[in-house]
Amino acid sequence: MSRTIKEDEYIAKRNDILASAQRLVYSKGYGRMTIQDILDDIHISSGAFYHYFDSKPAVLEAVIDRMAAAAESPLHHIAYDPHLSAIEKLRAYFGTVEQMRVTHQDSLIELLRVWYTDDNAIIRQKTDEAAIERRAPLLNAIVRQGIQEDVFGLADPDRAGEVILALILRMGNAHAKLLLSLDKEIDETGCIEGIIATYNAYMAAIERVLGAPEKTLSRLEAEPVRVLIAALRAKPQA
Amino acid sequence: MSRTIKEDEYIAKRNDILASAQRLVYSKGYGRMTIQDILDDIHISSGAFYHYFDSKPAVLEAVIDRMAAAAESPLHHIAYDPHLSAIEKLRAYFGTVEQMRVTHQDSLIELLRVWYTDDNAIIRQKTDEAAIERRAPLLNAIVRQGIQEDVFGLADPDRAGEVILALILRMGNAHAKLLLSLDKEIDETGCIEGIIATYNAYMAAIERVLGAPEKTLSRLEAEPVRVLIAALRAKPQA
DNA sequence: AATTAATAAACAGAGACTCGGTTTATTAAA
DNA sequence: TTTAATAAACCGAGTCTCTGTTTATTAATT
Repeated sequence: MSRTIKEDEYIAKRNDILASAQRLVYSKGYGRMTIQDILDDIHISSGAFYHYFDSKPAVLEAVIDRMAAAAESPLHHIAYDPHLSAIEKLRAYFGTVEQMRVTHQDSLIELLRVWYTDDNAIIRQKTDEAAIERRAPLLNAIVRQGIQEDVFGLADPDRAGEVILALILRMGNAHAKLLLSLDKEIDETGCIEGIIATYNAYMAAIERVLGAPEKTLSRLEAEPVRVLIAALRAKPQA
Repeated sequence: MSRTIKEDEYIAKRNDILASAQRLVYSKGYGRMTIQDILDDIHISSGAFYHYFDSKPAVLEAVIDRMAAAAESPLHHIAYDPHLSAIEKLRAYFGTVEQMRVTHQDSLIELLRVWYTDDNAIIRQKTDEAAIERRAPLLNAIVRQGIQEDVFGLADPDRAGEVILALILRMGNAHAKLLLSLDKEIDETGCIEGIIATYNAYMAAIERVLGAPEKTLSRLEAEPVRVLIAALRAKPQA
């Protein structure tokens, strides 16, 4: 019949576009990224681009999906690991989320600067929404297990995931803002204390929401944070 | 100096622009609102516009301020009313926030439809951020009072406002999404139950975060919500 | 009259998207 | 085995919409 190009090639090329778009989102943010940037990056024509995607927002959706999917499986594994207790799962869950952040070790500050740009707001919003939609069920499962194990106690486990994620996501925002404040103010001590206090307050809040014993979740100590911050401060100047 | 036009006139005109922008944000969202829309609305030239504002984002900032300021004073009054107990203040606070929503009674659904548009994301983000920044201190004050009155108990009252607002704002989002789901699905019962369960879950979460006795905050009953929804559903078709 | 705020209107530039046309691969008839 | 038919994939110049600038004009105050 026709060219059909094995379907694989289609998907591969589409993926190239997506990968490029994602790189650009990280390097300059969604708003400042132009279609032309993508075209230049992977050397295709605008016609080719619009063959694969209807519009810029359509790429956005696909990029969000891509990001969400990437984060999905490790968390999924934890939630449904039959060998872990609910508390272990919860700790592992938070640990993994933290891990993801540190993965972008070197360029973290640079990344945050771009990510929290005004014209990147849609992406922030959408990734948050995707996180809630996709991760809340996993957390709900953990919470239900915790109730059965008698370590959590709360009336409506079906809303727990959403509530917890609301807290986690906001904490992420708060931390990002604090880290970015390092750019201007030189109050490093204040910043570190802010990060620690924020983290501990949110963890305490989550414990209470779950009806879990105090200190079920780990708290942050001053020293490791100081070290981390020092490492971060070293990079941006380079 | 010269045609300083009494300074008042300057402020008045600037205000006209702002008011127009705000109307447009409510009617079509920030992204779809063009400068030309404003010009047409209040019959000025683009030169005039750029005499008062440097850019479209500059109007955005000003509009956000305007909105935040409007919400400020009633909440401020509650927080510093010397005749109210902490619990009374908290209830009054939440009541007022609810009130504000219902103020847009008639056009609520229409408003939500616009408000939760993709290209209105920046405004949602900024209003949320402004809410946290401006209202957290008020809530912190209430929380401190509650600790002194021995009805609340928590380690870090300075973060309580932020945490509570994280929950409130996310609840608002959840409710908005449920209300908008009325457009497509006909599952009115499910929607109503969702709204109630969500509200009650978030209220319970806030109580626990505060270390307040259970049921300190009001719960939602099915009947009043049913009535409200019915009223809302009547309008959009009109 | 001189100065300067305020306005108007034409203009420039960026960027998303369109559209007619071309290439390339695949199939199938001759 | 060639050749014709078909449709996907691709190209890129051009359009359109909007933001923001510039230049010119008006009018008020001193």
